Amino acid sequence: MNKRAPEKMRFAALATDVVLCTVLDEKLKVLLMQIDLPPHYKNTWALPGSLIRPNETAIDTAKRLLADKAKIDPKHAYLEQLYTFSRIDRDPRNRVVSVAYLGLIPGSRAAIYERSWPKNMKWCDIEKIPSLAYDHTDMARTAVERLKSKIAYTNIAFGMMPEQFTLTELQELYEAILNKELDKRNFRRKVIDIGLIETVKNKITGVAHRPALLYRFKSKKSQIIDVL
Amino acid sequence: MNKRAPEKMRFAALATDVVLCTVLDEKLKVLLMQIDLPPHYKNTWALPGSLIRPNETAIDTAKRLLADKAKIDPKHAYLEQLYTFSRIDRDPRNRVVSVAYLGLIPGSRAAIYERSWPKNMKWCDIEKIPSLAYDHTDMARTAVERLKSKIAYTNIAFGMMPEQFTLTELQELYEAILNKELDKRNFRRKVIDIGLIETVKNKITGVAHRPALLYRFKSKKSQIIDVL
DNA sequence: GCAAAAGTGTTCAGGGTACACCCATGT
DNA sequence: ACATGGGTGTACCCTGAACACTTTTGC
Repeated sequence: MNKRAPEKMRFAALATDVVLCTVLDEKLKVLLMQIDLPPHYKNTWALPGSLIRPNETAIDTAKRLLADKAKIDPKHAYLEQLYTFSRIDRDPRNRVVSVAYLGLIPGSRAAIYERSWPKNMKWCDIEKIPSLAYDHTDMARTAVERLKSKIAYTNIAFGMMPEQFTLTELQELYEAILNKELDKRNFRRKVIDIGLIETVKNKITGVAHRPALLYRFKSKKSQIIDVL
Repeated sequence: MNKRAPEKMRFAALATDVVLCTVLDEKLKVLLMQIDLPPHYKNTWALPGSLIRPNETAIDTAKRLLADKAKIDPKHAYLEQLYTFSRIDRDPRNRVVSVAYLGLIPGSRAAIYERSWPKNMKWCDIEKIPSLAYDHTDMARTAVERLKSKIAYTNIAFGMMPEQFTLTELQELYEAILNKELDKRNFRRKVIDIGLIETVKNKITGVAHRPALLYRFKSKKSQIIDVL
């Protein structure tokens, strides 16, 4: 068990890259970091990535990336496998096959984590993503497509909400991801009818208007549902 | 470009396995082949698989598998990446990470290809899949889930139909995959309304009943549509 | 003419969409 | 009292689901 494969079987390195998304300031954002690997990439923006280690599965690597590079506790994030990129020249240096992950984190936490980051790391508005290293532009595009698609028929958005939230906040999340406005009354009826959220006794306080009821998810297990 | 990664970066081999599905005799089936690799697997059924070669991407390997192992022209099959399996002990011998593909082929062709196969290769009813080598049981289950799920909202079923077909044949495909009966009138109205198929001038001949109109797909490009 | 599958419309219920006003709080 | 976002109900339309009989061919 777990012997290494014979040398002749191993010609490519294996990596994992994470497209970590959040909604901040009502915009869908992606975590980017700058890499400095001349001659190909000099201070170039890229997704956080790492080689998979011998004792890790791909998702283990994704979790380690969140923890080590962004100081994000993986318990705070949702991760799902996105796609495996195997183009032969995707890394100009060596043959590297990458198992990409889609990650989601609540905007409230994203803002806090950001404060502990160095300059070469940031949340980047998906409308303003610069040209990225490797095939990371493809990865980011694939992730955003997946997210937009899955938000309409699964509860995946739950990975981007804090423990407690108002219905308006939930609606703003959907609007940011889908990039269109939704009807308030229809949205509220729908999410309540689905039955995956419940009210908390508390109301929000300290706002200069009628305080909103707080809700939480009954379960965070991923499910297929018809959200919108 | 395309240099090999340094030795220390390479600890795992990379493979591709294909879950090739078809509908034959109104049953959803998967291509299995027997492998004989003592001591772990002695005449054990498995999915067709191979290591990825240095000059191949993952999908290149999937196409080569179809051609070499099953003598299937990859042009006759639809292939999409399914999931990457990276459990550390998934191969009891060596560390191997596998990029699994979902493949589809029309039943009419599946029946023909089958005749050229040796004894250790067969279409297996998905209800009767034996215990498979490696984590191939997981792969097969994942593929069938994906297929059942995507058939309801994409035109993926098109990959399993011959050039020309009757609406009844198309309906039988859906019924076999979803494992439930559909209403004839509603089904026909729906697929015609969607507008992805058109009639061919010919009718089917030589049947002891009213001959059915033949249809074909206007396009085989994969699309998101609301089929059922 | 009989067997066997092809082909065809209508009704009903439920869900999605569009839309406007009063409520509770902080200042 | 006023500004700000919170919270609520109804009417219409469209889609999905249920359902039975006539038509065309081969034998």
